[in-house]
Amino acid sequence: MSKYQAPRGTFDVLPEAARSRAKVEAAAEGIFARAGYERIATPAFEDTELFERGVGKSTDIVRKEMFTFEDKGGRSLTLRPEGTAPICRAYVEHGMHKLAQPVKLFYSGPFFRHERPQAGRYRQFHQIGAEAIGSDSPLADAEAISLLSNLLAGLGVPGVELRLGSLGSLEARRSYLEELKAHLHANEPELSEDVRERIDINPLRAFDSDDEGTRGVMAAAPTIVERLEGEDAGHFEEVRALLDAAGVSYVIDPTLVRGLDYYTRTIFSFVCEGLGAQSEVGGGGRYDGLIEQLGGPATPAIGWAAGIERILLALGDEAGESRRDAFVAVADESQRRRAMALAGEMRASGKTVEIDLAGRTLKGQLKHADRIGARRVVILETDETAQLRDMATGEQREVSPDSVLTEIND
RNA sequence: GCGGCCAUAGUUCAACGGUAGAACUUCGCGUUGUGGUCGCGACAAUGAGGGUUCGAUUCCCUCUGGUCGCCCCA
Repeated sequence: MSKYQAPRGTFDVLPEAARSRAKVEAAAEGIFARAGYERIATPAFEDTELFERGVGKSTDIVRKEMFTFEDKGGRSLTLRPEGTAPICRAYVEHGMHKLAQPVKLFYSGPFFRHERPQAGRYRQFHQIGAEAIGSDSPLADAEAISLLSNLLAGLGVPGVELRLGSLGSLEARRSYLEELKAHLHANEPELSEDVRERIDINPLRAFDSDDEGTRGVMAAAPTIVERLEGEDAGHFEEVRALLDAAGVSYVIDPTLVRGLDYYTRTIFSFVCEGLGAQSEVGGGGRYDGLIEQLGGPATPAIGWAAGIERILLALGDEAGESRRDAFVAVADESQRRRAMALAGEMRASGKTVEIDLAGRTLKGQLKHADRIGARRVVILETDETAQLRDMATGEQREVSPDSVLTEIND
């Protein structure tokens, strides 16, 4: 055990894992590009207050999971625990409401939450996310959800289920929660202890309880979806119809819980079986009040984030082979300089090429070439002769050093 | 933040309280210029700190980290 280790809840991404990660990111970038989403990057840390106001002071994230520190000027800063509030900050700060609406943005990068690590949960984790800011149309909801659905399907993430719900407007949500709390308080004696303790903190959680008494109480409890009315109900209806039309399957989950305060109306969660306790691979929702909350004009928006580590976990270990088109070996030390020059030319023509950097014997060079997965090896013998060896078949023939470049391109 | 389980070479695993072993990997050798297979050799470990004991990888405590669950979320 070495003296220094990656800090608790963090990890190194070694080359093999980096290849799998790159695939996920490339798939996402393709999907975003084709849907007209553009990349945005925001700082790794922000004013602490941004998250307190944006995510909500009563949320677990703000109450106990933020990496907060003071800089030398006495400012309170926090490593970003999520991506939506910073992007809304940027939207307001740069007057992006003057651009053609909605502004469609995506991001990919590290986020930080001080939690107890476990499978699929880290203190520094990575999310890919999308935000469509400036449209209140159900079409924006359906498009955003479709993108994530397509991403997970395209990557082949198995056993994914989309859960869909709606919280209504902020007012509707508030009055519903009061009604639910009243119902729970009225039936307190039948509730399990942990549910009872959380009535005022997170009453929606009671719907997930497997306690028999609690289940009885919840069977008679009102659901928010039932309480939707007017435009909220119409919006939800339309989102559902659009998803149906797009062939995106989902289940309505009236008990869907989101731990961030800014969500309104549509919320959704993609869960994946067999991921253990952290089964959500991606999720999000509409946040029609956040921009205004942060000092901008009243602006509706919707977005989501997906956890890269959870996606990779769900995909399992698919060891991507690392390959090289060729390896340039030397049979004689006098050929080293020519090997270097030849490798340079081959790289310039688009090939993946390596040379020996360790002063190995020819035998050692062949062995190394095999290990790194080189398809072919060029062996420079003299200024006039060279061999071209196919590593898979073992076939080898003499070629002129000047023709190697064309030979290798066949 | 709370509870359970765990910690030995780079990796995966052994070792009754009594000499820490193996496999894979890496490097080298099997003659003079040719990889994979095979044979031989070398490097390499008890997470940290205390305690009990003649003696601790083994038992106890603290810390660090991992893992599973709770909570929460991506």
